[in-house]
Amino acid sequence: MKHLTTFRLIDEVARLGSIRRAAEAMAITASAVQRRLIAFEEELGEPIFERLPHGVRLNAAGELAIHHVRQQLAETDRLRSRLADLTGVRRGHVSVACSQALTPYFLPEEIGRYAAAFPAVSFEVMVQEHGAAAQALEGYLVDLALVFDAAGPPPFEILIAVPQPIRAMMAEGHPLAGRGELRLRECLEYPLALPTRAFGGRMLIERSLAARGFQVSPELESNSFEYLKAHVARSRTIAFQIDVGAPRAGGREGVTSVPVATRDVHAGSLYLGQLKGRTLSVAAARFADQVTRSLEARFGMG
Amino acid sequence: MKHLTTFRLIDEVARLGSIRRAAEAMAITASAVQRRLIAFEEELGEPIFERLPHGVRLNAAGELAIHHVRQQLAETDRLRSRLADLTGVRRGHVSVACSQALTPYFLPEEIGRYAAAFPAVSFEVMVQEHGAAAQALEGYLVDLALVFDAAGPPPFEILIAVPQPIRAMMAEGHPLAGRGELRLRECLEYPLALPTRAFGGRMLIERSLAARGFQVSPELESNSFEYLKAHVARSRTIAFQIDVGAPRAGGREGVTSVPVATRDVHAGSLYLGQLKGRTLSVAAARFADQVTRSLEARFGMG
DNA sequence: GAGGGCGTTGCCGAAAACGCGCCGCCCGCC
DNA sequence: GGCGGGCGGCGCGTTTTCGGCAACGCCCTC
Repeated sequence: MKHLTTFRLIDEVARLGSIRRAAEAMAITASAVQRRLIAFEEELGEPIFERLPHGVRLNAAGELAIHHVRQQLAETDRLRSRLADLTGVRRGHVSVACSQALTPYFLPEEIGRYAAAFPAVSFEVMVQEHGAAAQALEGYLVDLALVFDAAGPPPFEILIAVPQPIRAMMAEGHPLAGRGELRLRECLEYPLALPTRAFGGRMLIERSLAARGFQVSPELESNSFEYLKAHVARSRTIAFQIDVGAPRAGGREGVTSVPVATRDVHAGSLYLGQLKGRTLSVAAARFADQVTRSLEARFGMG
Repeated sequence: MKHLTTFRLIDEVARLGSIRRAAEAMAITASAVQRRLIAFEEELGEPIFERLPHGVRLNAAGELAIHHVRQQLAETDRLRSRLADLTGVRRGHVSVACSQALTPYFLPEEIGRYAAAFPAVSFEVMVQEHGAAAQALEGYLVDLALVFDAAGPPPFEILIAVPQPIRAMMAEGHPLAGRGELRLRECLEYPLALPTRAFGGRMLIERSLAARGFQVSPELESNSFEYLKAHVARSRTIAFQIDVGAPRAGGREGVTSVPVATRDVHAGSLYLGQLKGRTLSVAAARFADQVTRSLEARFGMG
């Protein structure tokens, strides 16, 4: 799309905060970028970047302009997607921001199924906490966000929200493995491995424990669920994870999980959403449909 | 906006159905248009026009593309408008499709007030019946539609709908002039001047008369309310008009009006609307706000 | 069968875009 | 406190793109 090169440049400049770095990223010289920028600003009648000693930054007009620019770029992708849909082959690109819990099982499963049906669609998965995910939606960096949030509904347009019960993770040979349900107090008889406080799941556990007068002193803290899982596999430790991200018996990791009684830990919710008011490309919209159906089938009634 | 010339060309070609005519309209040669068109089609990967012996016509892909093109053009206007709003001077352009009844009093009054407050805003008023007005919205030809429709809500996003009682128009010296309210049967004692059947008001009158067993035999039919008014001023004829378009005593036209009993003629509605899902420019949105408030104040409680 | 309107194409001059090199500026590091 | 590096801005020569002109082939109409 030739006529959008200026827009791509502006997007890149705004993102990197530097004309020269944007020029490098787009494989042209800085002077070319500079000139296109000035030409565009003159067309608009006022500058959209303020020049600083160490780069450039959007001004008030620029904030309006960058939104316009990204919207037009996204709209163009959407047109291409719809045209491809018209010719039969579903083509396109879907980018998703998601919480860490989605990465081991749910999202690869969903994307795998979709990609099998539509091989020409490419995917992009960015793991982010829910605040950053919302920002990524705003900046047209991603089409969809699929995040867990214990506090409440996130600030974007929610396509579906499903409850997420908590499961306790333990090694396959653990004394608690194989139980139908666990009380929270039973878990406390073993050392705990918890995510850092930045995660929604940690808050759920802490609040539930505090409500019963227990104090949390985890043996291990980590910002990686992958690492928590590996630790659990090699020790007597108990960790917690929401349903969609918890391993099941028979996996290769040597870790299994048991649901925690819902009366002990209140369930948070998993949210699938998009930028408010945005019309997604065909590929992204259909993928969102598929995910919605899956979540509905698995967590819909409870 | 340099980078949108191709889009403006495509819009023009789609509208005129001819490359050469579009070229003439944009004051360049046909070959230039032709080349830009082909370049764009190659970027998309497939043609958007089918070539006919007597011109061109959009194909299926073109229908998608033209919507995209017009949307981007409209979005650009919107950005400009918002930028102008940022700098203090409200600038911009507002185009309105409206029914004939709005032209003598209501719309000039509203536009006059708005233009006095924001002199940098230009206006465009296109008189069209409600079907054509809806099409004009679809084609991004107008920002707003303000139409009377007796049959039901028109197929666009309605910003406000207010009822429109019917008034009988007569010369200033007419025996019925100055009455507080008229029964429909009283009007039938004088010759009638009615709009043609294409108008919503005509349907209201005919249905009401037919319900009472009367037959309509107008002395005069016209598709111009301006002409009906002029005729009424020079004869004993009675004409009908919705409230917002009816003259009042003391005007220069020598015509006044009296409300017809609402139990005799059912009121139609006046609809202000825009294209569904479209975000208007600041200028258009504020003008719509003003019109909404005016209609609310005048017809809101009835 | 001739004429006119249509989309299309080759050619050439004009205009725009680009790369290169350089300037002046400011911050931070040595 | 000097100095190097990164930044935005700018003038010049080259390259690429774009537009106008004219001509072609097609199809419909008179």
